[in-house]
Amino acid sequence: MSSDTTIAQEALTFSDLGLSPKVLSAVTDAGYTQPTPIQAGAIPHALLGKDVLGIAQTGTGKTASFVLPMLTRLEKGRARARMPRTLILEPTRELAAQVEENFIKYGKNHKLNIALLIGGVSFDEQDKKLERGADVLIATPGRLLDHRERGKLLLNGVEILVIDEADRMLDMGFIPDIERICEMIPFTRQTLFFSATMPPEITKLTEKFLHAPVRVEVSKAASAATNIIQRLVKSGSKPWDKRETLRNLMKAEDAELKNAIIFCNRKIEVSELFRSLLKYDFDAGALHGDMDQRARMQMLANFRDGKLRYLVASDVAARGLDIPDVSHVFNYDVPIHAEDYVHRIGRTGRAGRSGKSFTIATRSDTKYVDAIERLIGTKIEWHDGDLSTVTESEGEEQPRRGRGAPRRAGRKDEDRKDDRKERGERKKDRHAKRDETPDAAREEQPVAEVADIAERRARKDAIRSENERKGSGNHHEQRGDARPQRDRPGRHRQEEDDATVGFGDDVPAFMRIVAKV
DNA sequence: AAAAAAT
Repeated sequence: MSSDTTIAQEALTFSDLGLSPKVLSAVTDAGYTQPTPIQAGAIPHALLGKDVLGIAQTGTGKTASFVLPMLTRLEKGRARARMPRTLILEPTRELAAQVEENFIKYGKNHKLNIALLIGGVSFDEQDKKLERGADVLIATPGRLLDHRERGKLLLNGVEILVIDEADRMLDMGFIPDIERICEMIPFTRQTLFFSATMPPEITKLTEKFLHAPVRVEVSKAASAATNIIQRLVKSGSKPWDKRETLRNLMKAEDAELKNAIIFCNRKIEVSELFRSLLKYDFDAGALHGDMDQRARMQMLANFRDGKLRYLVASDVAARGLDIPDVSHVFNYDVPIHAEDYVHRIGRTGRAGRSGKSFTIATRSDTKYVDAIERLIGTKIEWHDGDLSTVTESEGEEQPRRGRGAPRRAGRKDEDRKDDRKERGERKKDRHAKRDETPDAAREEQPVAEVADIAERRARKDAIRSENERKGSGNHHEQRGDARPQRDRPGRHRQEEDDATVGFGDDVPAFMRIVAKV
């Protein structure tokens, strides 16, 4: 029911947008009544078959703004073998998987074939789904083109094309692929195009591939939401200093900390920090793009489900991932690009909750910190004194233990071989008890092993959840009341409140519609 | 100074 108010947007409910009863019912079941600005702006036009140019970040409810109208439009007609009816392109595998989850959630009243085409997993199942005829095809560009070249896929039946996170695709060098894909799809299609920013290359792309698009823009204040407490933390610049700083911080925050994402700038740092945290008995997982895909999925799932308290991640996890209720974000490294800072800390303080972010900064990070402060328009407070009081530890570049020269540049290949040889003996001390060995000296575990650890962990968890499913005949098991017994009683996890807050990606308060043409 | 993505 919409009552008259001065601002139309506030009065809107989902039932005002023209969505089908099936879709509305799924939305209602999910607990949502009010569309976000991007949803309110885009859905009616998308339903009419118009092209939409949505300028919005993740975190604005953008995903549902194309999923819901697509579901409504898909109710007429059916898919033919190898000819998907719709195609959604995503820059990362995790985002693609997340979009699939949205189609499953809101498409529960529909009988749709959904296919997810991403790299790192086998072709077999993907081939089968294509062969069966996909109503919804969600893909990362590389794997999509691979399937096409193998003749498993025809794109000339695509009625709706979604290009999501276009500016990020640009960063990742996907634009030529995107252009190729766009050219394979008949121009009679409808195109829904989303980008957080509009650099010239992206504008060019929209001019080429969109027809008279409706432009819906949601402004993101470059400032982070006010419900996130931000602090800078001084640290010496040596890796072991930073790790110590982080551990101290984690311990100090322990009481308030439900779960945390710890961002590093580089994959190798993710690996190293992950290993280090395991050695110090932190309940940590890792996520970066060089990890085995199954481990990636499992780590993310475990973190979402509360089976892991800490997730050490590269920027693959910075944008778009919808993990509700992350209490803390730690930046182990100051991000080099200021916008990444906003994305990273935006993983906490979701749906109006409060969140805390700590950014570890060293002397050499000053200019990046400055850039961030310029971007967000405020100074970030220091947690415990600024860098003028920091003490740099002495010592060589990388302390070592019975090993050759400092291992830094150009280590990759020859060290991988070493790693394999040494793995056996090094396994032994992985779970070594804490001792007085300086942190740095514990850090010499081979990088290649991280994927292993991740995998083993993932495998264990997969087995465990499989057993749980078999073990409990009760599939109406409530989270919270009926927790598996293996949750140690003395260490009962604080229950999450399952209340639904906001819609999907949810809209931070600092966003609003600024333009609609 | 990076990360991401087909193999």
